Amino acid sequence: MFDPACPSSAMPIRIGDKWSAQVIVCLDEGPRRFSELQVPIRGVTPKVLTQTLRALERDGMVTRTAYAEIPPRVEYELTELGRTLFAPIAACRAWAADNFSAMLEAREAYDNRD
Amino acid sequence: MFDPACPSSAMPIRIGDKWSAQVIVCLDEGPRRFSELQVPIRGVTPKVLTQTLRALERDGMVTRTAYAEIPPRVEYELTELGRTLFAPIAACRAWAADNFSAMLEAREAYDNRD
DNA sequence: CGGAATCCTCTTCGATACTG
DNA sequence: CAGTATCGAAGAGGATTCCG
Repeated sequence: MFDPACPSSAMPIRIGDKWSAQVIVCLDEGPRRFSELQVPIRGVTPKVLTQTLRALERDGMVTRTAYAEIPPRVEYELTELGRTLFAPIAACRAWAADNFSAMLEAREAYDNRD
Repeated sequence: MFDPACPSSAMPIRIGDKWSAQVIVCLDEGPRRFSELQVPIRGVTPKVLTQTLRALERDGMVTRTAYAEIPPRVEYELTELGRTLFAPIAACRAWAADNFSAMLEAREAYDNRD
């Protein structure tokens, strides 16, 4: 789902920490379990995914629902507030589509100057 | 111009590094000198302001023009590419106006839960 | 005036292993 | 399955001092 090779680290705009935006996009299609998030968000360790989810929960962006079953099951879901982040995310994606390559070219020109 | 007491560090959306957005907003009204940027952007040290400006210059967001005078004078100006950042910045400001306080309330409720 | 140099702290992120 | 515990690396950001 997310290409680890994409130069997203160069993006000048960030939503929350490194993984928050990916979590939010993943949760847009409905509630997801912990392990269902780990798959598309490649490269995230359980510890960091937990950190990210806790921070999002603290800010009221997601809800966490634990089911007392064996095996345990936990679902994360976007809240109304979490969905409000989609407008700025969309604006940032539009910016990236229009200007990201120009920025990378400017950067390369700068680095290759003498 | 920018209140250091404002909880901007809690903002889930960031443009570039900690100070880039403020620099861009300051430069919107026209070219500014190094020391003219240091005043409104309270709390930034020369080193970090230099870092920020270099990074923005590298990415083609600002131009740096040094005048060989005594005393020296350096002016920074937004490029066309730098101005494109205004759309996402505006979207983020709109988000903050609408939802920032709700996020802070959710956070406080989370922290005060038993 | 507009930085550069140095040193330092704090946070973020990750690897690995283990558990209720 | 859904985490937690521990350790460690790395980078951002800051304080202070010095320079052309």
